[in-house]
Amino acid sequence: MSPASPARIRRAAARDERRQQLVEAAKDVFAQKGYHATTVDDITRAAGVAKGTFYLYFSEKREIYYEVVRAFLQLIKDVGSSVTREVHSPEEFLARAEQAALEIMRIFTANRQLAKLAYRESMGMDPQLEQMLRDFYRDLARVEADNIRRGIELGMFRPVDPMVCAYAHIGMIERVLQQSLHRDSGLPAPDTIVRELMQIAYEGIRKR
Amino acid sequence: MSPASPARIRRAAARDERRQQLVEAAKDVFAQKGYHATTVDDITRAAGVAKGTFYLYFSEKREIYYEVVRAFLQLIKDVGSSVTREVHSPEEFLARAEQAALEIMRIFTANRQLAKLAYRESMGMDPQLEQMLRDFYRDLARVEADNIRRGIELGMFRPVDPMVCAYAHIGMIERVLQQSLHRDSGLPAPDTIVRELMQIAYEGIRKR
Amino acid sequence: MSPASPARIRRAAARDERRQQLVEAAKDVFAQKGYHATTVDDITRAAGVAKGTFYLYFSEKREIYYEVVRAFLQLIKDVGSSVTREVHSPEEFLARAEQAALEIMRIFTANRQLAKLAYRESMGMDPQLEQMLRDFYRDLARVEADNIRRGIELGMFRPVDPMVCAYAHIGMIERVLQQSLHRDSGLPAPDTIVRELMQIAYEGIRKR
Amino acid sequence: MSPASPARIRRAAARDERRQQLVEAAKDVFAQKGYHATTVDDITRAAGVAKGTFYLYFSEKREIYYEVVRAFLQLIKDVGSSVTREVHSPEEFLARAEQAALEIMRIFTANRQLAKLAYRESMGMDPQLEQMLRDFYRDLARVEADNIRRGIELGMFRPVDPMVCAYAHIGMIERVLQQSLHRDSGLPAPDTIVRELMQIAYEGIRKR
DNA sequence: TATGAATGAGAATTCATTCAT
DNA sequence: CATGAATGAATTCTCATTCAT
Repeated sequence: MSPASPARIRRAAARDERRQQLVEAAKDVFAQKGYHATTVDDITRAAGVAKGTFYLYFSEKREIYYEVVRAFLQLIKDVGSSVTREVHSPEEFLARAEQAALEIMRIFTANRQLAKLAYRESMGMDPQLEQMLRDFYRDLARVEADNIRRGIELGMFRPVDPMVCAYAHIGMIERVLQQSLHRDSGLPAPDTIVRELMQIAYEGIRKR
Repeated sequence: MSPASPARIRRAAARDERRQQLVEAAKDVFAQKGYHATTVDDITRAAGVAKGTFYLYFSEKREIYYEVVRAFLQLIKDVGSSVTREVHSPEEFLARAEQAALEIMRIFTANRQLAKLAYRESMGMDPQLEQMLRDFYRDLARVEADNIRRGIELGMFRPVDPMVCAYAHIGMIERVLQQSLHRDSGLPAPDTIVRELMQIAYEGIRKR
Repeated sequence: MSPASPARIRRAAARDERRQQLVEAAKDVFAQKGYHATTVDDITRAAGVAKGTFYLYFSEKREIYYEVVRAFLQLIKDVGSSVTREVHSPEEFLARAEQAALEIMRIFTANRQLAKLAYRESMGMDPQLEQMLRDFYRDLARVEADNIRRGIELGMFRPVDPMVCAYAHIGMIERVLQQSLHRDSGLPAPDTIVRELMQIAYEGIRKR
Repeated sequence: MSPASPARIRRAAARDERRQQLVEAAKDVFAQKGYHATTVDDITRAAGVAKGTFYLYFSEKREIYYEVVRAFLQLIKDVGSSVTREVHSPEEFLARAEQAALEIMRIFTANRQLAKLAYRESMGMDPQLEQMLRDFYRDLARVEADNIRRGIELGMFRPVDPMVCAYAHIGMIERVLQQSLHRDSGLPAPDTIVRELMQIAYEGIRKR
């Protein structure tokens, strides 16, 4: 009955271990096939346990998916926080930021599949849609890159890499828009946002 | 036999109309429930036709989904292109860009649900995951917003809206990373990218 | 109103022609794909008419199938009859019989696919079952061919082609059995049949 | 883990039993309705299990059909083999052969429906086509029986049962032709076959 | 706890047949 | 008569979840 007997503790530890084993397996399978194309059977087979065991640790398929996604997102959040600590000068600030950015890059690169999954569920089994979206972004980026090249020619911007810069511009608009679509986004009015974004985007590459 | 008899033309027109009717219905249903949670039956019921009719116009469920997504993406691409035409001075450039950004904003706002769908398929029927991602972005943005506030205090940055700016920074990194994950992304090496992004991001808000 | 006006006759002729056009098309398609795998659409497409037209000439899919099969069976029956006409001597008899057999062979060879269809519905789309049955017959024939070789060695039989003979034996048993399975087959009792068949089979190849 | 634990053995046994239960049920239903008219639901209902259970034991409908047909064909093949063992004299040979023929007859009689199924898939649910084919064979047999009667009158043949003999003749031609239609049948040229068959057929009933 | 067989609600897709034009 | 769009019943197969052992 004692809620903290040694046996109980040992059992709880074993439980966590088994649970973690399932999460690891799920991570691999979800990353490879996407949420819908992954079956509970896939997960348990990958974990080397019987199908019924799954339901001893998770009440439904979604639950383990959340866990996988949450873990990945946490990884990134942890990095993000690090940049803010103990910063007292502009030099420190930029050093921290660069370090954080590199770290995030590393995490993404080490978790390619998972990153795609968390960021865009993307029906893993469907390369055609993947291609369609990729093409869309590429086309969009080319158009913006042309704009940027024109701006460089006009002497407005410094000589940045036009494609990197184009993707960056697309991404910033995309994310802000996504956010502003939610009810209580807490963001300013659309035209304020647009003006702010324009400045950030084009000041960011302005020639000085 | 005549390939352009009046009857044939009328038929072809009716065909296009019926097809469009299905696409419209699908747009609504997909936007509301997401791809996987939407059944062909949902679509035909929404369109007011029998289930079999669907397969007279599309060979599978995916096909109409592509059509819906593609149409939305095209909307945005069309706007993107407009910014580049007939630009001869910095003033024109910025005017065009602002106009395009406002237009995109308008499209997103008018197609909230659809935008979410095209941009993140993410099981529309699953508010919990939606919430999780939203929270993630908000937390991330808060951290970055704090960084930015610190930068403003340090006199590095001008007084921008920290949250808008934070979301913008997140989005630009996110998109560039996504792109660089693909095999032949055509983008520079990671550390080059990071340096470029840092400059764009923080120059964009630098105090002058 | 006249039931035999010229116009009516012309129309009836046109009707028959169109009907025949459909039967010819169906023959090809059924022969190639089998009954179940063939759709009414396949048939009308092959005939170059619209789908609805089919139902102006046949009330259901089965009807045209019967017509195709019946036509093929009639071909063979016609040959069969010819052998009996005006035979007055053993020489004439055998000559007729040989002629008939050759003719049937020709028909089968010229209608390979159709022959398979009429004789064994054989789900055209399923090569695996085809193979299974073919193997079955071949194995069975090999066993019987061995028996026959043994009989030849024992000096009981003349030197026939063992495999041809084996297939012949299998076929005769098969058909008689099939027939005797029906309610009112009109055939003698099983043991009488067996004795009769044995004599026919083995007398047929007996050495004299 | 142990691949031969008692539990595992018990499970494997239960598995085989359940599988067999499905095969038996399928045998009945296929025999009665034919392959196409039988649904997986029919089979599971007959076996008293849920629909999904079927797919734990067979990957598709065809698979269980093959199993049923194969089992029946094996029955017959086993009989066929028995005739060849330990035969040293003509008397033994004929005794064996007669015994085998009677045994096959017994199997067919005991499995009427199944026999029809294996031998002619022929849409069991379609009595009209069955009738058509039966009539065809009967008509054909009558013609050949007339020929044979004529031959008996001419003093060429001994007084056999003309209908049994006619069916036997039809069957032998039918099977040899069927076989010779396949690409690599291994059978002699058509005219050689015809001559051989004629001899077998008519020598088989020749008066001596 | 662990197992894996069983369940059955669905979902996509096909196609014979009908019917308005 | 001819057309071909529309219909919807029917069927196969999947898989999350349950449960007896």
